[in-house]
Amino acid sequence: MTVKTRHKATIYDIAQLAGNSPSTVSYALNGTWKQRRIKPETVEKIKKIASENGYQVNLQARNLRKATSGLLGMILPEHDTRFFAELSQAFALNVRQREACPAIVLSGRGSEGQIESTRSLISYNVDAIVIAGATDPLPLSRICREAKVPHVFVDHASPDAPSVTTDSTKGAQELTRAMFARADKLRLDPKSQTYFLGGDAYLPSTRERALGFTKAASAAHVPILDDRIITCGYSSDSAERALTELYDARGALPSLLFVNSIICFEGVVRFLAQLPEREIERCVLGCFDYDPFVPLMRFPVLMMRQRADLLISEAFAKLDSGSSEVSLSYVAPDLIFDRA
Amino acid sequence: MTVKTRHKATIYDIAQLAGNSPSTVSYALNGTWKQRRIKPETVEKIKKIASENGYQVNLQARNLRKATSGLLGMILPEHDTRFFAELSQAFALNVRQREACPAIVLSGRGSEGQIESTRSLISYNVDAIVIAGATDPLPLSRICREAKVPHVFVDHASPDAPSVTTDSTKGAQELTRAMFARADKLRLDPKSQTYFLGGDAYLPSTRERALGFTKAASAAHVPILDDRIITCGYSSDSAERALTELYDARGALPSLLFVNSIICFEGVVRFLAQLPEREIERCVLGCFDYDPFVPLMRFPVLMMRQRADLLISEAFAKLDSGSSEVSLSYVAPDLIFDRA
DNA sequence: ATGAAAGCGCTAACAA
DNA sequence: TTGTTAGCGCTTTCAT
Repeated sequence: MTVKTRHKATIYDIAQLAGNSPSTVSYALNGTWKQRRIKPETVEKIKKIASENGYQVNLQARNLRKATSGLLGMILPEHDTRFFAELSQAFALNVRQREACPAIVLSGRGSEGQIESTRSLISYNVDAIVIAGATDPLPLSRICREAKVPHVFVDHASPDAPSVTTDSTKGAQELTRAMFARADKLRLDPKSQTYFLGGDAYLPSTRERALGFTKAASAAHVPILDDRIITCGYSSDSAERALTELYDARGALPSLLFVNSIICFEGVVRFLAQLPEREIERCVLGCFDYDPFVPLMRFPVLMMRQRADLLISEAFAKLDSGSSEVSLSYVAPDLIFDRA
Repeated sequence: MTVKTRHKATIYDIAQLAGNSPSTVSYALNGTWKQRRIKPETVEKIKKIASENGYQVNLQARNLRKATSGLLGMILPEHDTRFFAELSQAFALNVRQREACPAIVLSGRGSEGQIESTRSLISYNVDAIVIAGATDPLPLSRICREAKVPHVFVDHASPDAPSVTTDSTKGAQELTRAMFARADKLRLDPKSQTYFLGGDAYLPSTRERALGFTKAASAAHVPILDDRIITCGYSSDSAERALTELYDARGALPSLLFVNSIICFEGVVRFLAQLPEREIERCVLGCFDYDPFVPLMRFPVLMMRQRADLLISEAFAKLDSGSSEVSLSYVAPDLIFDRA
């Protein structure tokens, strides 16, 4: 009874084979047959024929008709850090729980690419978009708003759309406090030897972290001068270079070093690898980011791990609320430090 | 001239506004107007009106009509390792170069989820599917074949479909050889103290790596008994446990330890962290996987880095060739070792 | 309990 | 140089 066609089977093919009308096949196959009072035997017959012919519903057609897509879109700069990978992992998990299909676009760090990707997702009629790490949020939210597509920003917030972000200021404050406590314990004097390394000065997340860092330092009676905050970008090379310069200028490591991202931390570790251990021991290291191998290195590092899972579930909660009003939620990161 | 509607603008709306027919608008907006000899002024006018009204083409409709989707699908178990993240990164890059839209589905490690995800992608009419790390390839390739969807397996090959995979056997051989060379240099005796740790015995990739390991060991006149190959799974906890047991039983580390994955290596490092350095120095460590922080730890580790970029570009080359015949390509991994 | 038919937004053959 | 129209595969109202 199996029919051979060059194209994929449609409900018309199945209808032909079953001796029923296309609408009956449609009802039988999409589960709405109960309210149409289709005879169970008919349904059984149709289902059998459908599966024998490898029928798969064409969601493009269904969703065009129903004016949805069943797609949930995510815009992400890259996958080059654990954090972004965790974000997309959490996103995919939530989407699957909703029986939708994730469309994750890695759009690069450029604003242009992110705009293009957003447009592209909208053209696919995605039901909603989660935008993570937006370089320039405003044009993105404008485009989504014009297209009436529900959207939420994660990690980098937008001033004119629902957003969820890590509480960077408080997190940085907590991390810095913990670093000072450790400096105390090691009897190091952090006065005027306390540095912040990495990130871009014009990015909100960097500014917030620097703010939290400065606050906590002030509270510990360590004023932070401008030259203590070295925003050398997000590459490991530039971080390594910046730390090298700092070391050469001072003739020693700072007693307290707050590193702004895991990528920068790679550069820091590369530099430290050349130094004798007793020098590294005289420096309290903190990183506002996480990688499972860092706690296993030869020197202790205090880390702040962002909660990708909570960020995403909060983002979905916002989408579910149906409100597109501006709002900003904070998620606290976790302090990770397992050495005495 | 902007019109207010509750729904998204369509070519009919634009046609109305422009005083042209929908087909003219269609041609003007999708770039095929040159061969239709539409007047450039008309095109300009239409484009202007379209952008004023925030028109975005509905790709669902376009692709339904054209019987494509412009979507390229990828099935991936998880994002929990650099390798998988790099795979999806490379995939997304290639897809964007082709001006298509990536639909990346993280389907979990279970075969069921992978089958479901494949079905789902097919229902979206994806133009092709790249399947990475398939737990059970056969049902997946059957489903794709029945639906006539071009597909390619990456990392875990399928015996009945085009596949690209890391040359695990040769890679493991090379890694093992390098480890023996290092043992030689350190004047360690690897005889009967050479172990393989991690992975699942029933997975082809683990088997191939174990094979390469065994071959290289034999070549160095070190026969590998069955109990030297400890396939404890892919979790860091089980690897830590297995190594603990081994250590307790022997009273020392093996002189040569080949670790099968980065996740297992986390467990290994957790165990090593408790040991004095001079013990670790008496053990040559190798890992068939890569993480940027590992080369920066206190002890040297030889690593094999899989080439996600090459795997993916080779996969696309297969898709481009248009052939759906069974074929298996190998990509050599890179040996990473930067210490003396 | 089921069939006929309109229409989702677009493309492309056919007309003019 | 442009307009008209059929149809991609599906859902759903209306009819029977």
